Amino acid sequence: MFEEYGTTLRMIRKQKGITLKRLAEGICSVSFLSKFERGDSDITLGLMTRLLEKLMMNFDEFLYIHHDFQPDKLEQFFQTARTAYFNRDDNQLKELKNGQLKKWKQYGVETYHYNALLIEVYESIVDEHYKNNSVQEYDIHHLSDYLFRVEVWGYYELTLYNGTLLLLEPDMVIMLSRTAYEKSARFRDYKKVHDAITSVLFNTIIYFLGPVNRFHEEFPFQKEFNEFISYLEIIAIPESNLTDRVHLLQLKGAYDIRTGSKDEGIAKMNKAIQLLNDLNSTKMANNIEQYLLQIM
Amino acid sequence: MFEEYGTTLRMIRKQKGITLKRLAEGICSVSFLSKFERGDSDITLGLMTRLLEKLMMNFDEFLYIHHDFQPDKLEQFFQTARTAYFNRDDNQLKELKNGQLKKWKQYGVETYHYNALLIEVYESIVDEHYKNNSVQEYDIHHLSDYLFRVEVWGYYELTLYNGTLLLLEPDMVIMLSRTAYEKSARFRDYKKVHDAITSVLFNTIIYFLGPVNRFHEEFPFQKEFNEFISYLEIIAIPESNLTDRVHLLQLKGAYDIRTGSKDEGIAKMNKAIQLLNDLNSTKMANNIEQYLLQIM
DNA sequence: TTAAAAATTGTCATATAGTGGAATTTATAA
DNA sequence: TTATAAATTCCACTATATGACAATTTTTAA
Repeated sequence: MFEEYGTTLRMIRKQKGITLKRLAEGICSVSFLSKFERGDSDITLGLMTRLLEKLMMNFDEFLYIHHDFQPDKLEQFFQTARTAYFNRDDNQLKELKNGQLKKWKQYGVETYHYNALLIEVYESIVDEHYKNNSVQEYDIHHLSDYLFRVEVWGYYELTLYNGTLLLLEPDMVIMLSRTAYEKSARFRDYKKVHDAITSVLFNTIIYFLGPVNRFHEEFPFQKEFNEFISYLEIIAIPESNLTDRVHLLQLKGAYDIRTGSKDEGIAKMNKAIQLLNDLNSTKMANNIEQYLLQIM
Repeated sequence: MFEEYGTTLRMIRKQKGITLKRLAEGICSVSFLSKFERGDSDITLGLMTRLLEKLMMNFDEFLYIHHDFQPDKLEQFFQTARTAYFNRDDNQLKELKNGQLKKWKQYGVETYHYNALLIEVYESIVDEHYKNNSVQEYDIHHLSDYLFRVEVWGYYELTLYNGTLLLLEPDMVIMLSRTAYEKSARFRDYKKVHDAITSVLFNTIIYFLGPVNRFHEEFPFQKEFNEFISYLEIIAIPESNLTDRVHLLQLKGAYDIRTGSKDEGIAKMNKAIQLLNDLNSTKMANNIEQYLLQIM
C-alpha cells in the first residue's frame, strides 16, 4: 500500500482556497484528483510535481508537513546520531548502528555500511575503552574508497565525511577534503550543501591544528592550513555570514599561536571572544575562552 | 509525456556504486526500475520516495540535480523578482507580472494573482510615477484576506507577505505580522521557513520605525516595537546566528534614537558598525553608517 | 580467450494510475 | 424553503505503471 499523500495535498489546497477543478485544470482530470486526495490512489511523480508547483509549494516543505513536521529520514539519522554522540549515549549509538548494519545485511547496499561506520567512529570517541579501540582499518579504507569514487559530493557524502575525518590519516584528509571542496562545486548555491561544505573545511582546519595538548610541538601543515583557509575565504563566507567569520578569526588566532606568533594569536582570539560577548553569545564565547586556556 | 527523472536516478545510483537489483530489492521489481531509469516510464510518488531514501538523498536535492542545479520554480520566481527589484529593472518586473497574470486568467488560481500583486508593489516602489501611484486598494485587501484565511503559514505566505507589507496600513501590519508569527510556529525547526519568519519580524520592526526623514516625529508604536522584538529574542535568534544579532542591535539603536535616547542609540549602532568592520563585513558596516547619518 | 556469474533489458500479463461523463452532494441565492 | 449552480464523487473504461521470468549483455575470473 502507498502513503496517503493525497489527504495532505487536499488540506493544503483547501487552505489556499483553490477548488479541485481549478487545481486539476491543465494537469490531470478532476475525477482522478478527487480519488487521489481521498487516499484511494497513488500518484505519478510527474503529476505531483506540477500540482505542487501550482500550489506554490516545494517538495521538501510538502513532505515535512506530510510527516507531521518532521525532517526527512536522512536528516533524522544524522541528527539523532549527532545528538547521541554529544550526550555520550552509547546505548543509543549502539542501537542506531545495529539498525544500519541490519539494513546493510538485508539489502547489501553499502551506504548503510558507511552509516554504521560513522556511528562506530562516534562510539570509539565516546568510549575510550572501545573494544577495537580504533575502528577497523579495513572499514575506514572502504569508506574513503567510496568517497574517492563519487563524482559529485552532495549533502550525504559531505556529512558522512565530516563525521569520520577525525580518524583518518593526514594524507588522506588532505586529499579527501580537497576532493570534497572540488566535487561539491556545483552545489554552492544550494544552502544546505553549502553549509555542509563550509563545515567540512572548518573541521579540516581544526584537524590540522591538532589537539590542544600538542600545541607545543612543531607544526608541519602550514601549506595545508593556508590552502583550506583560502578555500573558505574565497568561496565559502559571504559578508553576511558573521558566525563563520568569527569562527575563522578564532582558527587564525589558534594558527598564530601554534606557529609561534603568540601575541598576535591571543589578540585574535580575544577579539573573537569580545565580539561574541558583545552579542550576548556567551556560551560560544566561553567555549573559545576554554580553548584558549587549554592551549596556553 | 513525463519528465525523465529516471535517468537522473540512474546517474546517482551508479555514482554510489549500487546495483539496480539491490536498489530495487524490497521496493519494486528489477525490470521496472530498469525501464524507469531508461526514461521509458514515469514512477509513482510512493516508490520514488523509498528509492531516494535508500540512496540517502532527499527530494529537494534530487530535483535540484535533475534540473541541472537550478532551484525550484517557486524559489526562482521570488529570486528573479527580488533581483529585478534591486536592479530597478522595470522591464523585467513587467514581464514577470504579465506572466503571472496570464496564468491567473488561464487557471483562475488566485495565488498567481497574489504573485502579480507582489510584483506590482515592487513596481510602485521602483517607479515613483507609477500609473496608479499606489497599488489598487481592492487588490491589497484581497491579498490580506487570503493571508488572514490561511491556517498555516509556510514559505510561500511568509515570503509573499514580506514583500508586500510596506504598502499596508499599520493596523493591518500589526495583525498580520502577529498572525505570521503564530501561524508559522510548527515550522520553527525547518530552516528555510524559520529564516522567512525572522525576516518578516525584522521587516515589521523596520516598518514601525518608519522612514529616516520622519525620525523627528513622535513614535506611536512603542508597544508594537517591543512585542515584535520580544518574538525575535525569545524564539528566532539562536546564539550562533550572529548576523541576526547584529541586525537586532542596529534596530534597537535606531529605536533608542527614535524615542529620544540619542546617546544610547548611537552607542549601539556604533558598536554594530565596529563589530562588522572587525569581521571585514565592510559593505554591511557602511550601510549602517549611511543609515545612521541619514537619521541624524 | 572463454566459461560462468552478475547485471541489465525485453516480453508479455496484470494491477492500478488516470479519463470522461453521469450522479450526487454541497454551496449560493432568491 | 426551493431552485440553481458549483464542487465533488461514482462508475465504466483506457492507458500505463509494475511484476514474473526469459533473453541478452556486461563483468569477472581462470
